[in-house]
Amino acid sequence: METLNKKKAYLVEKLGVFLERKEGLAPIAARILAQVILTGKQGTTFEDLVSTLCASKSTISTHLNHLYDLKRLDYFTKTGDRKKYYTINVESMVQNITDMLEEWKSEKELHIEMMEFKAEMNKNLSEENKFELHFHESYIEFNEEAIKSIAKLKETIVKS
Amino acid sequence: METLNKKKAYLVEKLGVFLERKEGLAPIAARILAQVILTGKQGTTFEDLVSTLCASKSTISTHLNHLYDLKRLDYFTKTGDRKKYYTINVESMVQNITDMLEEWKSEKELHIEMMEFKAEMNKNLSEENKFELHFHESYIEFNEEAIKSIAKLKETIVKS
DNA sequence: CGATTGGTTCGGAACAAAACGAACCAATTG
DNA sequence: CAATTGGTTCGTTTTGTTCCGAACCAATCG
Repeated sequence: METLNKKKAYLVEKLGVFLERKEGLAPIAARILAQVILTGKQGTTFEDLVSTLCASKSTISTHLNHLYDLKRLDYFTKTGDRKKYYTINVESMVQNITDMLEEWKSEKELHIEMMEFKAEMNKNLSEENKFELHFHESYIEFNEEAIKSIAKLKETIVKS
Repeated sequence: METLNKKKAYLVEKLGVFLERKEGLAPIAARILAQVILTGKQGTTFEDLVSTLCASKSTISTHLNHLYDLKRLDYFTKTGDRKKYYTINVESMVQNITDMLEEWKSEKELHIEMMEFKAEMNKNLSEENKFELHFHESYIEFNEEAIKSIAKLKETIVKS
């Protein structure tokens, strides 16, 4: 029991750092999301967050509402209980994967544009100054594979 | 000619924004790197950067040295010319791909750890509160594919 | 030697972000 | 109605980032 709580705190921190980077969230916002993810269907309350994250009520309130506005969170209530029980919004997980897909696609487009530019430049460059285009080709190929994998992931998630 | 310069400026900006996000670089640092990438083997000088990026000498100096310290940049000189001609460090491109590989691997580890934690929690949770583990499974699978693709990319790059 | 070129260094200014505290409010409880 | 619970709002503080200007320096040039 106590061990599981330690493990949870450790994972909230680890996932928190990860989300901070990957989703560009503020430290406390990332930890709120992490805690909600690792609490699951039971839901997490405002109070829980204030006490386990050791942050002020105002900070929790602001970030919690912000995450809700971003549709990252959902909540339910219990009759005769004023608290809100926050959970992750399942829709947002699909949205997230869709966003990843878009990012990879635009990265691919960027590489294509750069390659075209370099090819154009190469026409006016002396042999020893010409741009190497192999890298872009390989990267674009990799990119296509990544896009395929994400598309597949998305389908799997949507189905279940 | 003029069209190509326009195109270059446009790409420096576009790649700059991308690098800012993806590599966590300061705006000017990202644009320095972008310009170096899009200039290629001829190399870019301190002066070039000051004038095309419209930034102060101090800013360019600081970021340029920082990027060099990070081994993102290399330079060469021409005899009888005090200027340094900066180019991208080819090693750093491989390093970059290696870093991506490591990131995906640690993301996979994080999912495994979370899944283990959730499975452990599930033992003490009532049926309606149990964690869903399918998502992690699918994600880990996706992750493995991504890791394979990057490993392949790395090999292709290293060989050439 | 004085001027120019190619930078470096340091001390802020300007701005942006993250979190906080205190005062407040609305709903419920005793 | 007074106190408690569950939260919101707003102004402020703290912290960090990014860039700049001015003064400086070392090497080369005329």
